[in-house]
Amino acid sequence: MAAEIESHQHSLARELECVSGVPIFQQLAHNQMISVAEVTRAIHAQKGQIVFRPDAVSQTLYIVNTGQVRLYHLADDGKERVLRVLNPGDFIGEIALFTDEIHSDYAEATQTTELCTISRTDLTQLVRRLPTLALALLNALAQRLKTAEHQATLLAIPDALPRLAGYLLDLSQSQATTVTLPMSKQDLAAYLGMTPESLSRKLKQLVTLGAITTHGRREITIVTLAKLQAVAPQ
Amino acid sequence: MAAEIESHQHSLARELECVSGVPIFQQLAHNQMISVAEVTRAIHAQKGQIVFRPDAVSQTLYIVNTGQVRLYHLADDGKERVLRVLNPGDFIGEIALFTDEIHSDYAEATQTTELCTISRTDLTQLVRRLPTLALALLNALAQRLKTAEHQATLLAIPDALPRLAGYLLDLSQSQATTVTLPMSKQDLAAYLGMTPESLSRKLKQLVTLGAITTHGRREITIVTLAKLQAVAPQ
DNA sequence: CGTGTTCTTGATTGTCTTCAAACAGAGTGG
DNA sequence: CCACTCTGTTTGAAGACAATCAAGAACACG
Repeated sequence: MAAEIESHQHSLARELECVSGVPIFQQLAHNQMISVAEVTRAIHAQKGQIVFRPDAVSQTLYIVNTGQVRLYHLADDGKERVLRVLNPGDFIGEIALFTDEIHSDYAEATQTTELCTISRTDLTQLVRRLPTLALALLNALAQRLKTAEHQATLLAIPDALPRLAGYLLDLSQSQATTVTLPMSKQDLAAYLGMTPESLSRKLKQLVTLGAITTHGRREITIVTLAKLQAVAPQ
Repeated sequence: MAAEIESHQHSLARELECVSGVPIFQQLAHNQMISVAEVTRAIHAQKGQIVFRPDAVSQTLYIVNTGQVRLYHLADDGKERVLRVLNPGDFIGEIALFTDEIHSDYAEATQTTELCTISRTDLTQLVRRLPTLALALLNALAQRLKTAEHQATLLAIPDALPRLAGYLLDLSQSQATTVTLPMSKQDLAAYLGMTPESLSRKLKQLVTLGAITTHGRREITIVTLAKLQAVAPQ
């Protein structure tokens, strides 16, 4: 966690590659994509680098092209609380974009990451000119909203076990597959509103119940979906 | 909780009044508002009436014009969990609008309520034609997203007191004013991820601390903002 | 192969939930 | 207008659950 990332020369080719790789731009025609690429700047961040920090008045949309970005909040006790993990195609900054607000969170690359950035004014222009982009953005925001509200519902559950089970079901999309946790267990614990110790114990409990098995540090296989659903809420 | 609401004849005047009263349409020019009003239908709901219920494939945007709508989810134990309370200007259905999904919640009028409804296809057309509307919608969704993510952060706090304090600060916008709770205390308890008993005790604790006073059933006055902030997170 | 971090395990304390009952307020009908 | 009822809220006591503190084990790193 150290040096700020630096932006690059505008080379269009790189930007076009960035734009074409991102879902929200996928529905655009080729010439429209070029319009977007013209106002896009690609930036790179190495593992551990901070993409942006609180109090910076960022009027920029950041879209993850490759790699991963961890969005977290620093509590007054010094503990980090992960808000969200951004994988390729995900974006941040939409709040700062449409509402005059400074963000209060840190964004840190967890690996070598490429991002596309578009300034507020440029994006506003684009949305005005490209209705398809407007709809794609609305779509993406609606999706995010749904996730966030679902997570709030999950977190309102007092007991840790159903909360965890519900999270795992979301992650696996209710399939009996193997899922990779998107963050470390201590981050996940904070994300789920519990301590790392509790998370460890609850996972163990699910293993004992025969609902899941764990492989390595971040792999979880859902063995019996029904058993997981039995402890999950709703 | 009973009879379904009925929609009305399309009379434009009524619809225009509905459209002009809603923030997301406020930035539109008059002729644009008329375009919106043409595809809007106003519906009314009496206190206790269900506006929509789960499993109904609703591809409709509902905007509250007057009154109030309570959005809640029915858990398998039969308990209602309030997701959100919609006041004039607020809207629901944006998820069903942009993503092919059926909603799983109930929407119930808590008082005599007028809503504007716009169908998915009509709204899509409007967004394509009116960039200003697209931006207004993006703005509103971004705002909602911010609220939802903030609430998720709040709910991840294990201790009930700071969770409640944080909620009250949000409600009062960090002002030492009198606030009216948007829902009953038992609903609020579920919303905050605790039992009604705990909420009652924690409120009492805040009163004892000299942070707040209560008046009647839904009125809370923040006496000493600093004391409330002291127990709040972040 | 060591070193640091992450994760797990154990014992204890504290807090919240649960269950039960009393109380208050709003609405209703006599 | 008052008694009555129903729902919502508060209070109390007991038990369950998760947080905390402390230490050890597993893993990733150089």
